[in-house]
Amino acid sequence: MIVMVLTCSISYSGRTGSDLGEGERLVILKEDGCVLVHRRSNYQPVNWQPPGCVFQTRIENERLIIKAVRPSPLETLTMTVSRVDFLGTFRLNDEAEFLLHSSEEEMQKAILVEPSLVEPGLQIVDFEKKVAPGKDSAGVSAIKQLAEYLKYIQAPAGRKLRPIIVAPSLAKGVLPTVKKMGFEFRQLTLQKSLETLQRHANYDQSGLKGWFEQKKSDS
Amino acid sequence: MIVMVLTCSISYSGRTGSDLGEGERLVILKEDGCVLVHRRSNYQPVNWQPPGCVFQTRIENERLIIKAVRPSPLETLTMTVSRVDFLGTFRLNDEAEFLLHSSEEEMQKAILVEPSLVEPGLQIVDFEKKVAPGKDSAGVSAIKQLAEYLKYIQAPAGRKLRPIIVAPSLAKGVLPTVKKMGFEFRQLTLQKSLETLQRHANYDQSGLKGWFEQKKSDS
DNA sequence: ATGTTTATGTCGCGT
DNA sequence: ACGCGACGTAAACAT
Repeated sequence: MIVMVLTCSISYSGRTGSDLGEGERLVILKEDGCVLVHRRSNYQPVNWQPPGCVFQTRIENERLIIKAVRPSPLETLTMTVSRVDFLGTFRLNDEAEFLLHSSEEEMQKAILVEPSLVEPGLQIVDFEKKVAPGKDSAGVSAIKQLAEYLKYIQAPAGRKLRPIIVAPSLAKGVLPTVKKMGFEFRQLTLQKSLETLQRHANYDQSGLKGWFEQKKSDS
Repeated sequence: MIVMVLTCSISYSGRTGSDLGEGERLVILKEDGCVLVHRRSNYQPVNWQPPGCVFQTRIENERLIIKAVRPSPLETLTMTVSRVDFLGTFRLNDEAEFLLHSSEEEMQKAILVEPSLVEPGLQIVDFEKKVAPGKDSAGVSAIKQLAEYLKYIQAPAGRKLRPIIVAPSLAKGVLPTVKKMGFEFRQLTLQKSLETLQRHANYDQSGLKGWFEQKKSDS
């Protein structure tokens, strides 16, 4: 990774185009061929190039020209450098895995601590920890999955199961299938889930099982 | 702006949450209170925080802890630093203006080369190069602007002006105002404009004026 | 390669 | 503060 603080002007041409007059900026070139140009403020880069670029450099009129060309769609980012204030190259050693806490997990936790989110009066008597790789909007796969679960669940004598799909949204055109299968749908957004977990501030991952066990024995 | 290369582990908690084990990363803190954490690859930061954060640092168990707290929505980014490989602070002098070749300009070009985009049969007899700072969806300002233009335009004897606002969209709730002023609205998206310019591949910026002059003399 | 949907989207505007 | 749409959106996934 090459990190530079440059006094430069920048022009971009591709899907659209842009121009930026001379000034000092932080420029980052990465090994996967992406470019980031950051100004003193703003979260977003003022100019950039996605991965897959080819870098070229040359001297022209006593100025360093750095070009990052993206083959498809054809786009060119050109930096005309008049001064290099800092230049560092770093070989970052970083093998760690990035783990994003899935919205699904948050939703499940929220339902566990506040079952009424799904339906007033709902009580949890059992639950499966493992669920399929979750997507935001429930699609056909979610329906299949729920149908699969039902094979292993018996309704108490004289009572009926009411399978409910809970998700932030249903994929387009899936609602008819849901109804055809005799399932119901309840919306539960990630935001709502997080609010709920926030309220139950005493909740924590390791404490969940104990909480649930107690609730189970209570009933 | 503070630029660091750190060996650190990172955890994020807020709208959702994430964890990242120890490794070397490029960390950027900006004066507007935003954070960027970049790994060796990928255009996007692995962790970040939008502008408006408050930074805190402290030592804990012989490790440097850097926290960036965003007040609303409440979010916390925590970096546990075990080694600082590089640290630089830069006061970037950068007053230049960023100019994105406006969609407006593209749209104007497209209309010039293919007036039927606005309405079949439309012919260009004159045009103003300078237009107000363009936004994507036309709002009240666009209406005011058009009204302002009309002050300087005379309808030919016995004929009426039909002022038309052409934009990708109308801001919500503005359509009634447009009608009240007696204006019309035609949608023209940037995509459509670009397609049109693509078709007229022989078009170029310097050639436009000549083309237009010729067309004007033709009529 | 192309289209569709998501995102800790971010950002700017209008209410 | 909230809602809404655009973005050089980027990125992941399905077709």
